[in-house]
Formats: sequence, C-alpha cells, structure tokens
Amino acid sequence: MLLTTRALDTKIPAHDRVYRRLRTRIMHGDLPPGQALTIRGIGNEYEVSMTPAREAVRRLAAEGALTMSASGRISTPELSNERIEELAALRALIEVELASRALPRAHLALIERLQVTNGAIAEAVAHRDAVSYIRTNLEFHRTLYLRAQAPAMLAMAETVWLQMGPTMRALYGRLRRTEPPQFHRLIIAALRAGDEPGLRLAVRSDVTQGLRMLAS
Amino acid sequence: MLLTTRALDTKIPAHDRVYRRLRTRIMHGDLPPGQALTIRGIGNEYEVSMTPAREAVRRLAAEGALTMSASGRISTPELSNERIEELAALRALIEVELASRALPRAHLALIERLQVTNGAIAEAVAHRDAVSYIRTNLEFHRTLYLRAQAPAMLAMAETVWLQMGPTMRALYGRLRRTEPPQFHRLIIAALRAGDEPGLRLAVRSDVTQGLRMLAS
DNA sequence: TGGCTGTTTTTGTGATCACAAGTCCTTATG
DNA sequence: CATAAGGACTTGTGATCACAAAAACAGCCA
Repeated sequence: MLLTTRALDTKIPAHDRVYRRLRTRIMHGDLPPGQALTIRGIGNEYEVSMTPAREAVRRLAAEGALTMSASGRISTPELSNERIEELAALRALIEVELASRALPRAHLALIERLQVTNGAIAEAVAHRDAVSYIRTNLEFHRTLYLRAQAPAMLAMAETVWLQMGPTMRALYGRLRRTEPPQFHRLIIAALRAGDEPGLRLAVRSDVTQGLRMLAS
Repeated sequence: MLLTTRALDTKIPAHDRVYRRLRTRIMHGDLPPGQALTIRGIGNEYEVSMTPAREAVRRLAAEGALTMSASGRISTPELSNERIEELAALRALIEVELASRALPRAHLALIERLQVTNGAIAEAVAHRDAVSYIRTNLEFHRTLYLRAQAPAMLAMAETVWLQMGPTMRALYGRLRRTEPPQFHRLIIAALRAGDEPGLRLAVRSDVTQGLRMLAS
C-alpha cells in the first residue's frame, strides 16, 4: 500500500496547520508590530483557500495575537505603554504562581535542562538573534511551568506571550547587550535550594525586567 | 427616507452578532456543561449560514468557552475538579489585582452602584434563579474592575468567567441557600474604608468561596 | 434477547463565488 | 504644486456546494 509523506497520517485540518504556524511566528517575534496581513495572502502562502485562512486569523484575533480594525483589516498589534505594563503585570502574577507550583516537582533533571536552555539563550544573545532569543527564552519558562501541572494557567501565560510577541521583537531589537539574563541564574539557584520566596522574586524580576527598556 | 429597525445602522457583522449572543448565554450559565452544539443548528437558530456560525464557534473555542473533540464535535466544556481549582486560582490572582487597582479610583457613586447591584443579587437568590444570579454577580465584579482601567486584565478575567459559565450553573443549581454572598459586603466595606489588604482578602474569599461546593 | 454489521443520516471541512465597502492611485483643477 | 474627485483594485463577509468521516439507526444472526 502506498503511503503519503507520513506514515500514520495524523490528518491535521488545514485551518489548524495555518493557525499553528502563524502563531509560532507571531509568538517568536517573527513579525514586527503593526504588520498588515490579508486572508488571501495567508491562504496563498500556506496553499489553502480563504476559508481555513480566515478561521486561523479569527482564532488568533480571539487570543489577542492579531488585531482587526473596524473595517476588518488584519494586523499584528501595536501595544501602548499602558498595555505593555498590564501584560507584564499579568505575566508576573501568573508565572510566579506557575513557578511556585512547579517548585515541589522540580527535580534535578529539570534543573539541568533549564541550564542547557540557558546556554542556548546566551548563544542567541551573542549572535544578536532576536527571534532565537525570544524562542529559547520562552522555552526556558515553559519547561519550568510544565512541571506545575496547570494547563489552564500555562495557556493563559502563553496567550500573554503571544500578545507581546511582535512588541518583544521590537524591544529586544533595539537592545544592544551581550550578557544573558541574569535572573535566570537566580531562578535556577532558588530551584536548587527549594527557596520559594526567592523563586517568586526571581521570576517576578525576570518577567518585569523588560519594562525598563520602555524608558528609552 | 425609510430606515431599518435601527436608525444609524451600526452594521454589525453576522458572525459578531452570533458570537456575542452565544457568549452571553454561555457566560451566564444558560447552557449546561457538556451541551452538544452544531454549526448548522447555530446558523439555523440565528438565521445565518454556516460560515458566520463557524467563525463564532471557532472564536468561542479559542477562548475556552466551547470545546471541540478530535473529530470536531462542539460542546460546552465539562470541567474536571482540577481545572476548576486552576480557574478559581486564576480568578483570585487577576481579580485581586484588578480590585487593588480600582481602589484608588473608587468614589462614592461607584460604591452605591455596587450596593444596588448587590440588592439585585439578593433578589436573584431569593427567586432561585441561577442565570440571574450569575449575571448580576458578574455585573458586580465587572462594575468594580472597570475602574481599574486595565482592559487586558479585565479581558483575561472575563475569559475565565466564560470558561466557568456552564459549570457555575451546575454548581449554583445544586446549591440551596437563601442568603446573598456575604463577602460582597466585606468588599464594599473595604472600599469605603480604603482598606487595601482587607479588599484583597475579601475579593479572594469571594472568588474562591464557590470551591467548597465541590465537596458535595 | 443481545451484539454485530450494514446502511443512512448527520456533521465538520474546504473551495468557490458574488457582493459591498474600503483603500489606493491616477488625474484634473484650482 | 497642492488638493480633491474619480475610478480601479483590494479585501473582508456571507452563502452555497461537494466531500469525507463520524455517529446514529436498522436489521440480521447467534
């Protein structure tokens, strides 16, 4: 029997494929803030018709990853400073809780994985690669939070990341530094020591740290 | 010139109308958990074709108001106890912050509006009307949180409410009490006194109070 | 009577088309 | 040269249809 490109074809719907790929690009900062998109353009890029492209856009708009003007035009969000502050506060609230819940379950293998990821972050910083930086940084946080066994909270945190994606790219793009995030080391140290107050402070500091770049 | 039913027709798209009406019904507990829905059925009910009905469903599914099975079947969510605990914790985190931010802006007119709303809640409780209870209760919280001037946080809180809508109905349906929520009086008292720690505690207590019904 | 198999119906998915509103560019006019 | 008006093009919206897969149902056999 002849099989298609993949054995055991999982048969993912087209709208889901388009959604996932677009979502990844937005979350990682592959698109700048205010970038205009069209349904026909998306459909053309992913070789699907307007229908699944429209559903992917609608889904992303519902999550705040895309904004729609009154006339229905689609673009990545341009966040005001007030909204960035709000989203950072949400990150602090949710991610501190996630880290706290992950702490009792964080064994040595997890901490070592975090250190490896932290090395990848340092490499992205050294190469001035904004997209790689954002991707590995989110991977660091997600690796930790997955241990919290709290899928609804993690989904909320990822929604916030998604909304900040294009803006993060713009912020880190104007940042010119060579050292990796120092608070990640504090997070790892607190995990090793089982120090919950220290962990909460370290996560909060790491999450709200990017806010200082707004003063530039 | 002849006008339609509304002067200055705002021209709301069909998918948006369907979305809003469905969303309100779900958030207020008009649908029980696990209720099956079909795209054609929704389109028929609101007199639109499959296309806008599908977009409304997709949007609600993205917000967690509806769940889709692997084969694409649509239903209201049936939450596990673990997920209810998570959502309640999210409510506590976000709404305590919203209340805290609203406190400095809460003047007397707002507090009086909250008391009027609280009276409506008592009436709904007296009539054993679960939907009215949920609606007025959310109105109480939203009235307060609107003063926080934090639209992103409020949207997050409403998303959590939306996910809990059908389950709230089931929980309050099995509840047989006659007194209105006592913590609302504490919230109002803390607002009057400008007592921020007291407000945070009162909101947290009110939000997590419903969890005790899970033991039944 | 109970379980299984075949068919029929229901249901979500994706493509295509018509349409209206918005946007952009050209052009004429002051 | 600047500006406004006109048309051409782009773009989102909604309806309809074909199709495949899943669910529901009926009938058959042990």
